[in-house]
Amino acid sequence: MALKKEITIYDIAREAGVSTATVSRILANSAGVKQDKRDRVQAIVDKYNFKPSAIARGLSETHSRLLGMLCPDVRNAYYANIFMECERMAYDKNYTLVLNNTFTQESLEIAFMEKLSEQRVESLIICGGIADWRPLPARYRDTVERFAKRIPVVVAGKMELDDCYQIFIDHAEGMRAAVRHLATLGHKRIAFLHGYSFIYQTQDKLEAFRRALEEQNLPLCKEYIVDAGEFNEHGGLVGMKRLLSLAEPPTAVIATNDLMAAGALQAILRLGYSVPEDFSIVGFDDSFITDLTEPHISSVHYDYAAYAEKLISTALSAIAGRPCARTVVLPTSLTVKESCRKIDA
Amino acid sequence: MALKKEITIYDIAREAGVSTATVSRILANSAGVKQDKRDRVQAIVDKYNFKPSAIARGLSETHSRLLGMLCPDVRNAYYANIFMECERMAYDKNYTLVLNNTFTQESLEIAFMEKLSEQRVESLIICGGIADWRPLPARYRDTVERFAKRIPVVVAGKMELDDCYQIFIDHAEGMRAAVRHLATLGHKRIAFLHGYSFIYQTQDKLEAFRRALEEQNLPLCKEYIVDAGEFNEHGGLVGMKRLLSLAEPPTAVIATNDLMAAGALQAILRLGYSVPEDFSIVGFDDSFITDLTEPHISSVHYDYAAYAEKLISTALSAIAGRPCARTVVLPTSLTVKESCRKIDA
DNA sequence: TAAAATTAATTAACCGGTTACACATAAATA
DNA sequence: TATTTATGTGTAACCGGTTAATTAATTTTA
Repeated sequence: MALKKEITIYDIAREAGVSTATVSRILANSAGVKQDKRDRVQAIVDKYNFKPSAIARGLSETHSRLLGMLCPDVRNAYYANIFMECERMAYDKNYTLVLNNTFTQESLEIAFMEKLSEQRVESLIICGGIADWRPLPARYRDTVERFAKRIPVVVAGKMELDDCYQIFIDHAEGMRAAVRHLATLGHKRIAFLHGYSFIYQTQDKLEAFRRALEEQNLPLCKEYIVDAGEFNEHGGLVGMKRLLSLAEPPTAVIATNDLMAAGALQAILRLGYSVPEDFSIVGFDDSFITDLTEPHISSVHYDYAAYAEKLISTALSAIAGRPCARTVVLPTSLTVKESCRKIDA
Repeated sequence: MALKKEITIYDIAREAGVSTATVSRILANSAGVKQDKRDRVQAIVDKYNFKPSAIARGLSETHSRLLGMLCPDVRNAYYANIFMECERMAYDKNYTLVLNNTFTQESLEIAFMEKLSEQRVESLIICGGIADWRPLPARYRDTVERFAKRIPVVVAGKMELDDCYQIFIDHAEGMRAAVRHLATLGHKRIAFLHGYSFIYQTQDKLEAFRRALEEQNLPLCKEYIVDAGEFNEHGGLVGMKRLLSLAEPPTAVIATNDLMAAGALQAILRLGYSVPEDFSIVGFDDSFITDLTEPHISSVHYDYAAYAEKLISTALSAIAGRPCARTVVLPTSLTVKESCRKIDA
């Protein structure tokens, strides 16, 4: 069964004794229609609760008012935040945002792009996934580039392709702030728990971590940089255990996201130590997760609403042919909570 | 600027020297086209990477292959889980799921329904929000009922309206299991931390809590039922503090969701007690949150994939005019983790 | 009051696909 | 070989809106 027979603009026009053009003008609220007809038609529209088909309108106006978004997994608070803000923003601009979860599978990412292309989305917003990988897989790169030639592609992340817009967070700045904060508290042995090293975020943070230690005149200890692989609390737990088993463990640890920070906290607590008394912890993302643990975790904070605003306004500007920045870098701030403490000299 | 001029089926047909009907048949892979033409056309399609417009197809076939979903906020892990599973399932069936975050604002919920109606979604899936309220606001009820007369409305929750399908979780069963588990461990003083009392889930859980205590021959202490208002960790923290200040505090607490359970855990730890040594905790939802705290929290578990499967298959069956159950109740199970402990008699 | 200018409403083409129907051509049967 | 049947392809109508061009109605001006 197809849709139940929907009422159309023809039905309204017939019942009102006017042409479809007139009904269309009334619905679009354009000038040049007499009030009496306006009222008559409106009454019929209300009576049937008629809503003009966006599909027919889309075909006629050759635009869909659809925006596509790709993200690995909305269950991840980071993507949920971005999506939610973007969805709200798109709605305000009378656009609909369609989200697809790709689970960072190249074939799925490409399949979704093709599908969104069929839906005639007017712009594509890519959040993470394969886009974060370095180097970028060739087939993926080609697909995105081909796509970007037809419609504006906005990457919520770093990705320098010719026709793309990139809007990303200044992780280096966040890392610098985290290290500075810990150094100011007197910490000299600071560790960094990171995830996949083949994504640019990890690479940027690592580089920034090294530089920040230099800036603070702190030595770089290779054992304090641990690749926890998994991006979740389990990775954090395992990584932290390794750090704690060192002859001279660090006194503070920076985790590449809040999930890992929570895992690190668990490792510390399980071994009978406490936070912040024995160890200080800083995470990244400042998601609600930081308030679920005891103690709450200090974290590098992003302004998701501002991020979404940039993403959507770039997409809409590009669609409208208005010039807009090819690259936007978003600042971070450090949200200080109970997981850090001054160290006695 | 509208979309860049897209290539159409006419362009393909012209270049291949065939009619659009033939191209359409080839794209749809329907029989009755000679292989040589097939190959010739396909080559041109591939050359331009032509994707037929879903908008034009939708208009012609009078269907959108769109499903609409309403939820309060995807940042909430519960909704993120349902959405993610549904999105994946819909994709498998060649449908696209459009999600709108309503923040449980009646006006927004209604506005989104109207908008989805314009998009000609073939079915609407409502997850929580105003749908959970008891009593149901009249205007909301009317809107949903009107909607349900046109397309299948599937409620992920309890909502008995004439033309709707309702698929909900058996919270009462979950509560019974939680109480039974705690009682078996020897707990006699069990508290229940709940949220908004104007939603059916709270009402169902409360009722089930009372009955379960009876079943276990445990006395019902009014002070052990606390309305924490807010559904988050702060509500849990405040509610638990109140319980801890009682002359005779409970030894176990059931929280209406994991967020509140995490808050309750914080309250306990802050006052210097420990879990599970001094108090046992059980949450609801069994989200990833339960693994972020130390200790991990036992929680009433739902099978989100099964939930999504029911939701989507009901929607698609109803769209297809196939008969399907008006009401489906989903079972729960209890995931036991470290937050509960046997009490010495 | 007639002509000109303005405003209101209609007609019909168009958007880009699908598909019922008509028509040719080829293969099977008489 | 003539006739029937099957197969392949094209024509054109349709889906439900928008809008340019056109015509009709009204108001203004001469």
